[in-house]
Amino acid sequence: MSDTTIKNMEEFAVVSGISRPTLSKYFNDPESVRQSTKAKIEAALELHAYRPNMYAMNQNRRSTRNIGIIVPFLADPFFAEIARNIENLVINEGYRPILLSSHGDPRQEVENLISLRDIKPAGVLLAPLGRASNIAEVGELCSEFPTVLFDCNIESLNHAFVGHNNTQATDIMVDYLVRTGEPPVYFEMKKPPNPNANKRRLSYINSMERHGLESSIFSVDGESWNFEEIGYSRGKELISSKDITNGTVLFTNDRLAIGFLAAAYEMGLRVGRGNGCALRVAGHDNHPYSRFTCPALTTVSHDYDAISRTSVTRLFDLLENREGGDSTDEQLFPGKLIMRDSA
Amino acid sequence: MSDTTIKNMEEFAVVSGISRPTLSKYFNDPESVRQSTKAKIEAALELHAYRPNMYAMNQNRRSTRNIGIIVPFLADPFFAEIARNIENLVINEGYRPILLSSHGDPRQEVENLISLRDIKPAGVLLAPLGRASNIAEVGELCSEFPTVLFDCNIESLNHAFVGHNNTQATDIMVDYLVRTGEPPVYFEMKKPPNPNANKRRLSYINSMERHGLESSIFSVDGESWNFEEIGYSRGKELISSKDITNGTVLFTNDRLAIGFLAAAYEMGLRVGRGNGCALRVAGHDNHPYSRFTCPALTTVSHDYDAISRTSVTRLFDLLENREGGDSTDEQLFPGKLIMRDSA
DNA sequence: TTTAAAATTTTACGCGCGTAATAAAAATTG
DNA sequence: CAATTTTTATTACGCGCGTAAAATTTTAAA
Repeated sequence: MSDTTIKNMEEFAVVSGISRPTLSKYFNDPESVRQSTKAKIEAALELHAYRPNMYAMNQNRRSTRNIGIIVPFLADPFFAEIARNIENLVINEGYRPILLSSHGDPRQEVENLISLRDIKPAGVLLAPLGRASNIAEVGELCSEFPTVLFDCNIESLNHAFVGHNNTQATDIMVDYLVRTGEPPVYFEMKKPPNPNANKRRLSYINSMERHGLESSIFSVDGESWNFEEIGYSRGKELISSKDITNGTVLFTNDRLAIGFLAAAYEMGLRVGRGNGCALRVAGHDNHPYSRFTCPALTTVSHDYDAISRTSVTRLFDLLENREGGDSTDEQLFPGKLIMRDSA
Repeated sequence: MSDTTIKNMEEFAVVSGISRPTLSKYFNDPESVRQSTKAKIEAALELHAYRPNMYAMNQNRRSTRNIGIIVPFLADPFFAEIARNIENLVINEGYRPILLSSHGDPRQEVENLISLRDIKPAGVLLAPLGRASNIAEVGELCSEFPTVLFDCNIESLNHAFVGHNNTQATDIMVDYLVRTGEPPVYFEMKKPPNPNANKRRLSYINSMERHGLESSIFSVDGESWNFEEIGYSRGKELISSKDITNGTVLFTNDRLAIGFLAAAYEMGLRVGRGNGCALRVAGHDNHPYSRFTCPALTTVSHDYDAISRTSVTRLFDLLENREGGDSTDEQLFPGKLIMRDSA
């Protein structure tokens, strides 16, 4: 690396012997120039370490190469994992991911939508908060930028969506539980922040009905995203009051189940399939920590990989106006039963 | 909101009746203009919804208002929580946080350092990977931008650092364990990715020595950030081989302990303080999930709040050349014993 | 009311790059 | 080899805003 410090493309044009417009072309797409000039530029780049000014670039480009990614709650490893996947896919497409978390707060979500506009993203991947989302604002974003919703649909918007088939996933879990032991009662939050919970409840009811069974639902209080805490404290109450002492409990998501398992352990209630176990517990999501609960949690996994991959693919279809770029289509991927020790 | 769409500050100057330079001043700092003009501007803003072009602003400003935040592993709720705290503090200072995760990968960390330069941050808050970090690159970043390291120091850089007092924290845990039961053996990874682990090991050895006790350390294999998996699988091996059957085990961090607890449960080893319990288990970090393990994990908490708050404060001290802005000072906050059921 | 101080307006230039148009050079074709 | 096509160079303008300097207006102080 030379000592002369290059401060703009003009200067780099001089030292590299390539004209500035050609350099501009190169930085926009290295393959758009002749191999020999590409080599010359890259040789000069080795010597002088110049990078174009991002702000000047994005000010003038028709489109930036930023992709906004918004998740509802990044402190949840579930979303952290998905975000990581998506980030990598976006980078591989030569774009720059901008990751924002709504921290479970609808106002923060709106803040994020606003702050996204500032970076003039080429496209947006948005996992909305759900029930609490400002639908009008989300809708505006969808019409301003190419956007793909994922994980949690806002159906009234009728917009491109990629997600988990909650109905089918709950279905196979209920089937499994009914087939292998006592039919499940259902544990959920009265006001679940995420509308997927509604689909899951309905699917539970329908599945039970199809098996000719009565459904039974515990709808517990709690509105925050502290699901473990809610599962734990409400679980303790229900165990104390003898409302839950045996049988099978299906939770609307793993995090509630994780909290409940802690409560059950503390109350001396043995969970699992073996004999000597008082009750079976099952979750939903295949949360990264569900492998390490006591006992390991039986659950239904999202097809993480397909969902993140398809979200990104569909976004780039939209960006490039490819055939796949249908902006109103909903695309669901089936869940997979993960049998572990808890049920 | 009016129908006339404002596309730049010039146009907004016309409709608001304020000159462009004054508007520029306002958007840079709303308090820097007279109250009456501020009111006029904000009234016009209600009607016309104009936001200055971020790229044009940052191209010309001496300094952007971006603060880069890099954490080693965002899928770890521990860092997700810290990041969330720091983000909020940064926003409250009127800056824009840019959050990047190194995903446990040193190459990704270097990528992040490079990509940070593109956004010309006003300052950087960096929690390095540690052992695997490219020290030269981190050092360069520190000299290029006002930077505060947190969580994990790189001592050879001798740079501003805010973190957890691993020595003291391990100390109080060892004291507690020795005082209340069998003295602990220590469980760690042979090649811990994070150098804090070394401080903790040393502190364990010293504490034991001070108590006149022999230290005993299990250094297990595994290099990744899948700590739970490592704690689980190595734990199972050590329990099978009867190397760990009773007594007290102190883990270098909660995530290893969480994995181990799953192994112990699976192997029928009862953990806790009560009678009928084979062994006690303690962790370190007060990981968000440590409350929900079976049994709940006794651990040492970081002073999350002080660490994030002080990191941000010190960064802004640096930015504004205040007295507190000593760029070579290390600042540690003591840990706090969190007694739960596991030890 | 006069005077000084503070805030705003006017004017003008620059930031670093995208990009269009035309001219020149290089590579490809037959 | 000449004719054609492709690529690069030259020139020039614009993007939206920061910011400096001088002129003007507004406010505060005396």
